[in-house]
Amino acid sequence: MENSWKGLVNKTFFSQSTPDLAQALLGMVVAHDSPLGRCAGRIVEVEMYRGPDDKAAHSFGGRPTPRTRVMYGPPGYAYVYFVYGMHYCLNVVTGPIGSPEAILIRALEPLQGIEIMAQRRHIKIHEASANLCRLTNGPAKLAQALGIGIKEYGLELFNSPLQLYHDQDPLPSHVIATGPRINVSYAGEAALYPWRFWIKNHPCVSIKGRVQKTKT
DNA sequence: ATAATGATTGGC
DNA sequence: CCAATCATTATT
Repeated sequence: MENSWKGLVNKTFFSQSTPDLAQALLGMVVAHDSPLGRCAGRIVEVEMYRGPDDKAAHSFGGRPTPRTRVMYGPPGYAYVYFVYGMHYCLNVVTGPIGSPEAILIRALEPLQGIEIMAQRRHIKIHEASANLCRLTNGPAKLAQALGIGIKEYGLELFNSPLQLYHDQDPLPSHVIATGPRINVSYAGEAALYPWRFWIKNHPCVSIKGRVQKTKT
């Protein structure tokens, strides 16, 4: 039952800066235990949102709202939000108390609970086997596959049904790619910041994420 | 109370 | 390209 990968994160893991954490998360494992069973995947794509001054962030302006409340607390908790009337997305809260930053998990490589995830995603298992990445290659897809909804809002990632694990040595920077965030054109100049990170050439990077590959 | 809109996805 | 679909937010 308790597949532990290499090791559950400590609370202190989250004291790193948001840019450092965004890259540190790549290669780590997210797991969620539910009545249906345990599902898990390796993080292969993330985006960071940097607080009151980031026009693309939900915390832009720095005023807490019921939705963004958890981002103003300590790091290491789940910020889950609902968008487009039908999708949930999962973030890791970062930054010290009062600094509303977060990292959006955009894509996973499926590792455990494939059948459960296929069921939640309404994808036939044999069809999913042909391309497992379709289960979790997008922020709303992975939330659906892992069974993450508003009930998981505010869970602590080091001591709850939703967990973050180390599984391998930190990835060397040469296998990490960066580029602009997806779907934030409304953010003006902030839309151009290279605040999306992904594992180079990984097949499970989101569809939009692979459109334009490495730049700079 | 009302109106605008979105850190997406899937289908045409 | 565009519809789906409604909670959240800002505004009246």
